[in-house]
Amino acid sequence: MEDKTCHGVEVAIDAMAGKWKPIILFHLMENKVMRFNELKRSIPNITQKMLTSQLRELEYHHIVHRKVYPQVPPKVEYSLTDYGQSIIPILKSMQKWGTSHFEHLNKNDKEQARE
Amino acid sequence: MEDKTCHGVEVAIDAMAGKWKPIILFHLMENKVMRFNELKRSIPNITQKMLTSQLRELEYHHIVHRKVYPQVPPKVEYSLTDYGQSIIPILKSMQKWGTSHFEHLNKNDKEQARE
DNA sequence: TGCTATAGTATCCAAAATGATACTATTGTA
DNA sequence: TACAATAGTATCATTTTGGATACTATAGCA
Repeated sequence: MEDKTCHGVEVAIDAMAGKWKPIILFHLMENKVMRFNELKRSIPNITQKMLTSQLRELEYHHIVHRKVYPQVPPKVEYSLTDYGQSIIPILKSMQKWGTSHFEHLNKNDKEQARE
Repeated sequence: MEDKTCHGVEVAIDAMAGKWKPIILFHLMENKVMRFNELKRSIPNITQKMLTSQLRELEYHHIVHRKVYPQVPPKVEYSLTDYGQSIIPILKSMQKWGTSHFEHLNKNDKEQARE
């Protein structure tokens, strides 16, 4: 009872680990619905391959929905599923902490420089 | 204004990404103070090298405090710093979401099997 | 004397994640 | 006719992570 298991944390890591997934999810959270290239343009350094593969994995986890319009040139829209919205608290806490951590690191660097 | 930047998320990923860091942090959150080998025993598959290196990185980010007792055999205690406590909301939201996501995946697997 | 325990390092290797680049099909437009 | 735009794949190369293993020092104990 004393040491709660970290199993949940491991599952979460498994579903959203990687350099890109939280970023992709953040954009979908902010913009609701985005086309493939729109996502690509909002994430400057991502390659097509990475964007595709990360979206596929998120789809597999039912976090992201993929809607294909049968037209040419292709149109594919991505969005968080209803279920996927449940991941928003993680994204928000990461965003909040990360922003303040950035300031923390900066402050510390400046203090070091002064010595 | 419309598209909030994901910079915070990137910083957070940078500080706590990896297979082990969130797990280590979770244990420190639960147990407050842990010796090196105590941590190692609570994380079954981690190697000494990974535990050491991940702790060092967390120390670098001022999230984890390392207290060395000058004695032999060595005694080193790890704990979250006051500052490091600020990361707890991320850990808790990951733990919560991960736990329910695990059930979600299970439920879905069973439904697939029934078809 | 030889063994255990602790908290590490050092070195080498394997595997996983990511990146670069070229390629696809089809429609509309200049 | 040639080119742009879309949402991809396929292939290969590189980088990053992580793992296995052997090694260290020293006190206390049998």
